Amino acid sequence: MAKLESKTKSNLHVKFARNIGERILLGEFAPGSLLPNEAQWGKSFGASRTVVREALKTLMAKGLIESRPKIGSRVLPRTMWNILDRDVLEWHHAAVDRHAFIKSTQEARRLVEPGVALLAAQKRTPAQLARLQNAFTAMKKAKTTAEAVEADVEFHEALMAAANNELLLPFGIIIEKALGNLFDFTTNLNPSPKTAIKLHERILLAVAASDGVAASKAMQVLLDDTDNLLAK
Amino acid sequence: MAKLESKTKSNLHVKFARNIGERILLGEFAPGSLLPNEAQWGKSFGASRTVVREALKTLMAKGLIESRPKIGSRVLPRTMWNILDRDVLEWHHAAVDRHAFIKSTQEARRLVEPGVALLAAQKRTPAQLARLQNAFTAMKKAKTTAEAVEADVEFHEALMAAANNELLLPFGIIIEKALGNLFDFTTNLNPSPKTAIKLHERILLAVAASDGVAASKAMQVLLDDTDNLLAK
DNA sequence: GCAACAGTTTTTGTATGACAATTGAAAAAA
DNA sequence: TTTTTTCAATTGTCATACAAAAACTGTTGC
Repeated sequence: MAKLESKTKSNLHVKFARNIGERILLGEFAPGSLLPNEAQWGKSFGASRTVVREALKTLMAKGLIESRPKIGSRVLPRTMWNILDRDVLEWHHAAVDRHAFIKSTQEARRLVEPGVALLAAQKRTPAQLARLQNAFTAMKKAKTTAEAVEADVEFHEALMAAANNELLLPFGIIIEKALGNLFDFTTNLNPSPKTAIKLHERILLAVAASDGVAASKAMQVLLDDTDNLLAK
Repeated sequence: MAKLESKTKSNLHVKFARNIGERILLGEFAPGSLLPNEAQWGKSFGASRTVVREALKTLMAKGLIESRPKIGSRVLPRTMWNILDRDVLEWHHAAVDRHAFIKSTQEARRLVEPGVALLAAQKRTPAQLARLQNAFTAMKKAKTTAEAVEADVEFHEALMAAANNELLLPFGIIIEKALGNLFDFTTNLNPSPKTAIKLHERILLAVAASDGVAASKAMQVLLDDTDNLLAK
C-alpha cells in the first residue's frame, strides 16, 4: 500500500500510476510477472476501474508493462523500460541505492556532456549562446541553494539545446537529477563556489569562441570537480 | 484524418494515440496550442470518450501534452517530449526529413557509442561477453538483409548491456532506427559486407581483452564506415 | 473607474454498469 | 493421442451521469 497519501493533490490515476510504478521499480513485481487485474487494483485502491485503466495506460506508455485480454498486465523486461522518463527516473531513484544511482548518473554525464559541449561550440546560434550566458549570469548572482541549482540546471540545458540535436534532450533529466543530488550533499557549502563558477565560465567562453575541443575539455574538468565533491 | 486505417489490428486507443501523436510531431498542433477537447476527438474518430481519454493519457505519459479541467489538452514544449521513446521516435521519423534524421542519429551515436564500448570493455561480465560473441557469430552467418540487421542491432544492444549502466539503455532505440535506415539504403549490397564484419570483430576483441581505449577507437572507426556508406 | 467577489459555464476527472473481443485452458470429439 | 469445440477470465469499448477545477462574466462595493 506504501505512501499512497504523499504527494497528494494529483489526480487519482497519477497517484495510482506512481504507486504501481514505484512497486515495479522496487522489484515487488518483477519483469515477466503478472500484475493483479484491473478489478483487483480498483478494489485495493478503493477506486473505479476507469482510473485504474488510465494509470495502467500511463505505465504502458512508459514501457513498463503490456496488457492483453484474458492474460492481464505483465511487467516487461527492463530493456523496454523508458528510464529516461522523468517519472520513471523518479521511481527508480526511490528504488535504488542512492550512491549507486549517483555513480550511474555521473558515468552517463561523462559519456554525453563533453560531446554535447563540443557540438554546442560548433553549432550554437547567437540566441542559444545568449541563453547560456544568461544562465551563467544567474549562477553568479544566485543567493540561495535553490537558485544555484536552478541556474546550474538551466546552464546545462541551454548547452544541450545549443547542440541542436533533439535526440540528446532527454538527457536533461539525468542532469537535473544529478545536480539535485549533488546539492543535497553540499547544502552546507557555499551555494555556488568560486571554482564551479570558474569551470562553467571556461565552458561558456569556449562555446562563445566556437572552440569545440576546449569546450569538451572544460566540461570534463567540471565533471572531475563534481566527482571530487561527491567523493568527499 | 490521415492514415488512420494503416497498421490496423491494434487497439483503438493505440491507433488514436498514434494519429494524434503523429500530427503533433508533424506540427499540425504546435507546442503551446490547445488540442480539440475530448468530446470533439470522440466525434471525429467516431469513438467513445473513454478510448480518447486513454489515448490522451498515453500522450501525457510520453510528455507530449498536459491536460487541465476547463482548459483542455495543451501541447507541451519540445523539451518535455520523450523523444527516446519508441513510439515518439517513430512518429518523429514520419514527420521529419529523412536525411536530417539520419544525420541526427549518427551524431548521437558518435556521442554515446564509443563511451559505451569503453565501459563495456571495462565492466562486462563473462555472460555479457558471450552474448556479444553470439551476436557477432549471427552477423557472420546472416543470409538475408533482415537477419543481418537483426544481428547487428543485437550486437550493439549487447554491447550497451555490457556497459552496465541502465541509464544508457534507451539509446538502443536510436541504434535500432539508425541501423534500420542504414540497411534501407544499402539493400542492393551484400547484407553483411566483409569490412563491417571486420570492424565489429575489432570491437568484440577489444571488449574481450578488456581494452577500453581500443574498443572505443574501434567503435569510432565503425561509425566512420557507417557515415561513408550513408554519404555515398 | 476599479477591484474584489460570487456565480456561470466549460472542460477534464471519476464512477458505474453493460457488453464485445481476445485467448488460454478445459472439455469433448475424433 | 490428437484435434476440435466450448468455456471462462480478462482486457477493450461504449454510454451516461455526476463531481471538481478553473477561466470567464457580471455584479457589487468603494
